[in-house]
Amino acid sequence: MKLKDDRKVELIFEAALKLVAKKGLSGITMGDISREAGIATGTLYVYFTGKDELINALFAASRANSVQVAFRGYELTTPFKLGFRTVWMNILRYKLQHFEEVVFLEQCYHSPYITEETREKARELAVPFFDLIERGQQEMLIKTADTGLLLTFMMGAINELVKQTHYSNETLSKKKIDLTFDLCWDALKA
Amino acid sequence: MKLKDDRKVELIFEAALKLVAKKGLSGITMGDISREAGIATGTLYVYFTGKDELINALFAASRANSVQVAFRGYELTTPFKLGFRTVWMNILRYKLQHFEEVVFLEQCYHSPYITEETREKARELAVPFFDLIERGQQEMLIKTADTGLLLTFMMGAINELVKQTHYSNETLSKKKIDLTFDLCWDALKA
Amino acid sequence: MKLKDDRKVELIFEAALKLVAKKGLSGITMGDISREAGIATGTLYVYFTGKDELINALFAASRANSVQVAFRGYELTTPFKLGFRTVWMNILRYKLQHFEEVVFLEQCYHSPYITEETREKARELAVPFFDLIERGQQEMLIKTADTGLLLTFMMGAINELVKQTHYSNETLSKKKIDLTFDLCWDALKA
Amino acid sequence: MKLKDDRKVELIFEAALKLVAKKGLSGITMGDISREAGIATGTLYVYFTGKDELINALFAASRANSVQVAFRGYELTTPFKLGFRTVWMNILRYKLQHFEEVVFLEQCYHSPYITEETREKARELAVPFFDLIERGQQEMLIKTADTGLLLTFMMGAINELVKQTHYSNETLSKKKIDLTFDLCWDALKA
DNA sequence: GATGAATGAGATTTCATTCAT
DNA sequence: TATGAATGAAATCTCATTCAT
Repeated sequence: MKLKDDRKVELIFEAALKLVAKKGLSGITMGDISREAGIATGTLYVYFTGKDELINALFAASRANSVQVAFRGYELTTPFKLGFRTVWMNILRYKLQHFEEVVFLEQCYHSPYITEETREKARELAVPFFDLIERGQQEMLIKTADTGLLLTFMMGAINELVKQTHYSNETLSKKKIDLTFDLCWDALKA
Repeated sequence: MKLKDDRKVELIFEAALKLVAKKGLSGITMGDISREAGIATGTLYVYFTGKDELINALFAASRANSVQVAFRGYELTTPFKLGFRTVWMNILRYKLQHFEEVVFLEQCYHSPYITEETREKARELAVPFFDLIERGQQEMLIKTADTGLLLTFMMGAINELVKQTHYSNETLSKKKIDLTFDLCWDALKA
Repeated sequence: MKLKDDRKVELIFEAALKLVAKKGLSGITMGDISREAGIATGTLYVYFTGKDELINALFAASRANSVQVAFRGYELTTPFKLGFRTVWMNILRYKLQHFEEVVFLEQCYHSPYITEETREKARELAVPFFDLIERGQQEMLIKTADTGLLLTFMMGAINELVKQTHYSNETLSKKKIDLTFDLCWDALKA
Repeated sequence: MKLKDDRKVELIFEAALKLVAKKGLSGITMGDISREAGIATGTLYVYFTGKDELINALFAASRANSVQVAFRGYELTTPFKLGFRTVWMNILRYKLQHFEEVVFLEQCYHSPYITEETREKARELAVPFFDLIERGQQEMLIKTADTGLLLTFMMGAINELVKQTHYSNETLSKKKIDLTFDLCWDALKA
């Protein structure tokens, strides 16, 4: 008996991300995805009930991935700025390596594909980031402003750096990374 | 694009922006746009040769609008920080009032609809912003880093503030605006 | 301006009926219907929201047609048996001439296409037939049994005669018609 | 059709009948049938070469069943009306108990699934019924009309009674059965 | 034999565009 | 110019059938 292949979902996700980065969320078809993934169109419907579910699942997976990686090596015991820097770098590294996810997530925010349920789940994943900023505020190292605003600002900075890097086709120098971190830190620091 | 009825082009643009903000760039149809604009589908083709041209024209118009407004009240003779603040506020105000354009532009960046020609024209419009940052650098008030990076960072900050404001459904207080400007200034200042 | 053409619905219905008679309700496609009707497939969706609605509309129209014709020439003032015979003959004539509708209606009864709403409307159309049988019962000419049963029996008889005639490829002789009417009358008469 | 597991063919037939009664012949899929039967889709192809063969086999089996039961207790030596009544009741009882078969057979008549070969075999099974009517005609108890017509009429009457009973959700009273038999007898009797 | 994932042809439906009015 | 019905290519989705296990 043939078993449902978990690897196949990976293939489908990879194919979809690649295509969205290249052609945008509009203009991506189930046919494109299956072709890119090297499987039959009908097979997509073995794993997902339709295009909507596929996109939602990919959105959820993309969000989960980036969060999971963010706190690698972060300890509550390490001094705040160092820990913050670790998380910041984790996110930057991840987004540079998974640029397609960056693009995909951005395209999704205003897409009718993403259901409110999926959005809600995405928000829940952001809790650790709120905690991080709040720790900085308690330690009087971060400005006492709306946490969501500061967070959004930090993420925006990383996103823009990633996008700019990608489009300028240059590899990011250590110096430029440090500079951008300083930019971000100068902005947030109390 | 014929100029028989300029008001009609306005109607079409407004309709398209409204729909993209609501349903994303994928998932809007010529039928949707015409219905929203209160005209017949065929009429769209009187003003634009097709969907691609419509989107590109809207993209160009949206970019032009936001640039045009940015330097209102800005003089080379006023001290830099004041002038920078004026521009910053102009942009913020415009984007808050034209949130649909913010969304639309974001969706367009990775869309196959936008031609390289349109993109190039958009880049040209950014020249005054580069000049602004460079003036700040010459006056030793802004960090000496890649101008594009600093610019992208400043724009990203505004964008995120606008998006966050919009989704949280709250009106932006003077205090929060000032705080965000400080955030941005702290980040960029030398 | 092109106007929606009422004749086109006729064309579509005719095409659908023809195909159902030939190939059954299963195995009929929107493509088949449009080809048979001599229009583009997409045009079907100008007149009906989908296959379901098309079938339901056709069902309703078919039912309505046969009822409308049944009481032609029937007057409450004519003696019952004569009036009953008139109706009986009207139905027979109509069903012979519209065999495709007979087949279509039969196929529909157990189809998931027909909604409960459509069924309910169909039942309402049967009221005049109930009245007819009840008149016969009041005049002591028709057996005092469940009206629905008698009606169903009468209709069944006609249906079978029509089907048998059609499949035997013979034209129905006056003699055979009279005989079948007698069959039916003998069955129902008190 | 392999005979490895006769019970499985039963399961498949039962599942198919149930689904056709519920959703019509159009709109049942091999997947539906296998799910309803509690087996894998592929297994269907162990017992039948395809959907067509499955439907044809079920059609043949359904016809055979109802005929087989019809003449139970019928003897040429018993007086005609009594024998006729026995057969009539056998058929009625069987159809009431196997309503799903009634629906299925009706749906099949105009289906492209049923091959001419299957139809021919079905006709052959009807021979004993023709003999029955002809015996009645020879004994001058049944009208001298086209045998096929009389037969079709009698079957139609039973079918309609069965359908009406089923849809009205009532159990058939002895009185109503007797009445319907009288209806039928009055119709056919010389 | 039994399974159910995989297939791809074909069905339904959508939608940018055309065209008769 | 303005209209919106008509078009048909292309998208989404279904499903009978195959095939590796």
